[in-house]
Amino acid sequence: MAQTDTVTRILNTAEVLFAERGFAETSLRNITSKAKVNLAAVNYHFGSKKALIQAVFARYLDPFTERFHARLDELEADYAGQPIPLEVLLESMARTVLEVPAERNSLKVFMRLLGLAYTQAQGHLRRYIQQQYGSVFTRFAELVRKATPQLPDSERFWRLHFMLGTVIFTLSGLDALRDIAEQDYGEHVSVRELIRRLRPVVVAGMNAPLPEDPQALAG
Amino acid sequence: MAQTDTVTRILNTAEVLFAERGFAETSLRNITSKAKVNLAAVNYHFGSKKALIQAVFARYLDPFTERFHARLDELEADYAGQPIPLEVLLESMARTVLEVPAERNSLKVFMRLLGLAYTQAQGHLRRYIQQQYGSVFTRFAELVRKATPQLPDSERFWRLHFMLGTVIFTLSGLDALRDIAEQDYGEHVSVRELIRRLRPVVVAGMNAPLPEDPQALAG
DNA sequence: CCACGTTTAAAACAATCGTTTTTCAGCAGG
DNA sequence: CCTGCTGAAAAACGATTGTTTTAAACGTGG
Repeated sequence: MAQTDTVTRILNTAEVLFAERGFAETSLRNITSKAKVNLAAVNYHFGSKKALIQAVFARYLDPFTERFHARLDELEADYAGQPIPLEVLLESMARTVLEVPAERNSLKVFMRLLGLAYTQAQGHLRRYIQQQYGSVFTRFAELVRKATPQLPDSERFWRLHFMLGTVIFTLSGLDALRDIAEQDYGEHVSVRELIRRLRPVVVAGMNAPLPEDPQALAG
Repeated sequence: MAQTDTVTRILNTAEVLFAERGFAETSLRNITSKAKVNLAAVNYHFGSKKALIQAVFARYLDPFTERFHARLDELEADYAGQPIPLEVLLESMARTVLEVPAERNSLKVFMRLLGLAYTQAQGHLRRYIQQQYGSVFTRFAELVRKATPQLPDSERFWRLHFMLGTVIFTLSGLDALRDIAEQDYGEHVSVRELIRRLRPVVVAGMNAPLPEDPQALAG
């Protein structure tokens, strides 16, 4: 079991360091020394740094997509062809996101990783995530489409990404925002409370009136 | 004038590369070779890579804060103590953001840099920006406070950051999103159109009903 | 008990990084 | 003339990066 121990020790350490400083700013020596494993262990077990990064993501995204698919199955069964209300869809997604890292109390890490996946260049990462986990998002988007038939397709597409941006940006920059909030209000917010605050904002954003000046509103 | 030429050539090249790949992933050799200046020129003119990064930001943020302060002055004069409507405030901010980089057609770069400033670790950057340009944001937040008296302070604080997140995340990840959008709809969106789409979403988000379960809604 | 595949340990590799130093060209003023 | 100064060019510096190589330890099956 010493081998598994090494692998998971690397993963546990790597995800924290990646989340704290980003990928390029975290060296393999940083990871291996803090994880108390040999430097070569990363290349031995994962093949390369890129592969390690993807493995870190897979450890979150694999269970996430599995559970999310399962939950969507349940919902589709419950509503039997009827459109699932938007609030229910969003709530389900939020709950799944909260569940996955709950065991290791690493929601912050998970969110930060998601944010990095979007913003940090690392072209290989976005490609990997999209082709590995794109299907569950496509399925979710289709359900959202049925839940918001009044929205033009393109408008819904963009609003979905707006809302994704709100959540990921907020939760991935959570530490920075928390610092500012504590400094301004002396108030310490929990992640769950933040999500409670996010929900009405997201729902209202999705249901906002269509933009004026429809001239530029193409296809 | 060869020296000024060198300095601005460095800045022009650096901002593009930074925006494309991030700070750590962009080497001085990348910048100087593409800018066709000597490697040592960066350290000579700016002192260090950190200072170059800050200079890149200053070239956008200095004119931005100046214009934004001026515009807020106008608004405060116009409304003579009356609260300025939220839509007007947001519109002013958007217009100022659009104005600044318009000359060099580099809005995308500007937005991407803002996104990096938030997400990329680079502790020195956030500190620099906060202490250099924090005042204009504080002023803006205070005007928003007067425009939305129905919101508890903490709720408004968070919603303001939610909305900031939406905009920065969307516009900074613009290229990636555009790729997806074109692939899904074959439709090419302009930045101005995106902002037109963002506006009702942001306004609706700010004016969303308060979250339920006020038990955890502290201070 | 020995041979074999697996994992770890230690060292070295080549490449790249930011920075510094050195050298030189161009030009101004005494 | 040459002295002093400014900025650019070229080269070198030390440090750190990801990766590879070589050896040693470990445990298992024949």
